[in-house]
Amino acid sequence: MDRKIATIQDVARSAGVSTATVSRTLSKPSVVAKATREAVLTAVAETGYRVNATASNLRRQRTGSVIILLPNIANPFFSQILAGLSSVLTPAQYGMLIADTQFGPDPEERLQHYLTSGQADGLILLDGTLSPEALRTPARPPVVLACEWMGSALPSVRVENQRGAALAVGHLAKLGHRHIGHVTGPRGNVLTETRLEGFRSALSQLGLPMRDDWIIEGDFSMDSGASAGRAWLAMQDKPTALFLSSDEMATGFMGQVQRRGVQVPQDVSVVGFDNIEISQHLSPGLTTIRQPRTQIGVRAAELLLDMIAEGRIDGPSEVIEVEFITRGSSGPPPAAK
Amino acid sequence: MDRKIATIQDVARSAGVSTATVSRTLSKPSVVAKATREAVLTAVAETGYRVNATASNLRRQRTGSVIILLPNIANPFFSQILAGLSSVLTPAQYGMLIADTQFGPDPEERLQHYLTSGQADGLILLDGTLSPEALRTPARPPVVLACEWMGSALPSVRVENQRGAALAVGHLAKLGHRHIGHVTGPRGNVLTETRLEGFRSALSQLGLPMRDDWIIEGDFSMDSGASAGRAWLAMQDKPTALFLSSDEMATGFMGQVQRRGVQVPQDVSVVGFDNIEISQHLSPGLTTIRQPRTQIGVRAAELLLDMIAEGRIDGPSEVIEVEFITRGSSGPPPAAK
DNA sequence: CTGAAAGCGCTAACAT
DNA sequence: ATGTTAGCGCTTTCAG
Repeated sequence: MDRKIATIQDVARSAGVSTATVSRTLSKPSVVAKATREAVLTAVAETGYRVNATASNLRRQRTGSVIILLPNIANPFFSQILAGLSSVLTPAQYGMLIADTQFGPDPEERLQHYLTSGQADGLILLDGTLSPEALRTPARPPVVLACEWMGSALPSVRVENQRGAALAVGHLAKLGHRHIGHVTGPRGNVLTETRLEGFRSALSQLGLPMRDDWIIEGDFSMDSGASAGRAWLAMQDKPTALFLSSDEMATGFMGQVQRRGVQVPQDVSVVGFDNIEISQHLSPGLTTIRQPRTQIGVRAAELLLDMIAEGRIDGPSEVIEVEFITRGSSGPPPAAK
Repeated sequence: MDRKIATIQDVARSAGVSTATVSRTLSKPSVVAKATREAVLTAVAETGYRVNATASNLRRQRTGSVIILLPNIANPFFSQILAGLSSVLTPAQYGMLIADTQFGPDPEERLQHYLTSGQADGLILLDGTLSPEALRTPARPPVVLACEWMGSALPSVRVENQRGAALAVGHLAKLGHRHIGHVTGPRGNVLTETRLEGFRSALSQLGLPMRDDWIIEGDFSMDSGASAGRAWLAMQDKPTALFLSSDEMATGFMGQVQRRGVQVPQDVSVVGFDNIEISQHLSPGLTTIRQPRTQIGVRAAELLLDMIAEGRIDGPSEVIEVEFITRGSSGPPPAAK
């Protein structure tokens, strides 16, 4: 029947009204008389009309899409945030321009580009590695940070990273550990620094030693966790417990040391951060800090849509709670030698 | 300086040419005289002009976005394909409308909706569960399947699922296993059926028994792998090896049986499918079939862009090779009792 | 090789 | 409550 896609004109003609009325019926039905409204809706149904988003966007001076800037779309951590974003953005008819800072050379330059390109109605930033300077510009489109960000006043959705780290340390201390090490994310990343800071201050508050050679730098990946495992194995004086800044690293770490015959938690206790899906399926299950990642995405998207709707470039910030989850990977330290 | 975003008019004025010339310079530089071209480019640089994609799209009767229909964006398997898609689509200035069939009620109805809505220039389908009937419509926008799909002639990018399953069985048989079980994906899913078929035919080709009670239904998730683990533990007459239709399930399976004291591969050999990141980090490492997921995404996107560019709704199909990866989770069967 | 001009389909003043 | 109308910013014939 409908060889060609119907336009608003077709509907107007078919309903015997003007295009303006059709448009109104679809956007603000309340201002249209009931009879007219029904006629229009019938015509819409008959013609199979769908508003042309492009035309609508052009007229309304918006783009209908938001840019998501993230370090690695294939990382399950981010993809789950993405799922949250998508669950809000898609129903609101916003497309997602996903920009992976991992590809292409200069991430900060690209951030600048996106900020000024007018290609999107808003930007959600998930990459905590980009430097704060990159956001100095009077942000034209609203920006929401869905990650920690050093000293920025931009609206954001973040989790209690510092408290999470403190929970991990507290848990290990209560089990009797006094020698606790830490595997960080990449230096410069805000998550890394915040969790490290939480780790540090918890240690000092508990009067526990903080040894630099027990701090191993990682990059959140499983591979780097495995490297940390090798580093730990090679240590003369080993910490009896480790807090790792991501579950991925904890997974890599456990796999590595287990393959070398080390028993978790008998020989070493392991605590991660994130509670990714696999954590409960490892053997032993991984003690960790749960971050509600989907919810982070949902809130960030909602925040951004609010800002877009109200035409503002500032907005509230929000902190989402973390939750401590005990599983088998943490236990009392090995009996003193 | 540039309080407002410059339009093509501003550039034209600044360069002393018409808007048509500016447009040409940017799209088909070769047809513009060198001097003019340079003047225009200078003006572009000065004004900081960026083409308004919305206006361009409206005029050119395209939308500038493609719909990605997938079952679960948070699944690392899909997110990696997504990464591949994004790496092609984003540079080509296409936005991704991500539609998660997991949310919302009727996935097939939504597929219909997307096909007819004219909201996108193309559609990439990653959900092998939707029924073929849903694609009967003379596809208006080009569609590319990045998954197996029963009996559809639509262009697609798929992997050698059947051969992959056969490789797994062959490997286990060569190790000496004669009692091989299988954990499937959800019934009805094409991946499930294809791999099951590969499993079946490999067994019969090798003259090995195929027992229905050794076929456990899963759904690709770690949780369902753990359930399969419980089912295996409860069996009277256990297979000595299992081929699981996804690494996620294999991970859940191994975690479950290991927590019950079972040794892999001494007590049971495990082979997965996918080679997700974690597979090499498990203890023991997981023997599996590698699928190049990023590449699937890349090729699917390229295929779709070609079809869009050429205005066709059909195109070639492509099969991407799988690769067998041996790790520690598979070994000879336990010594005969 | 370049310019003039006609819209793409829609929405939002403004007018009735 | 509804219709008229003027564009949003761009690309693309069609003339020159």
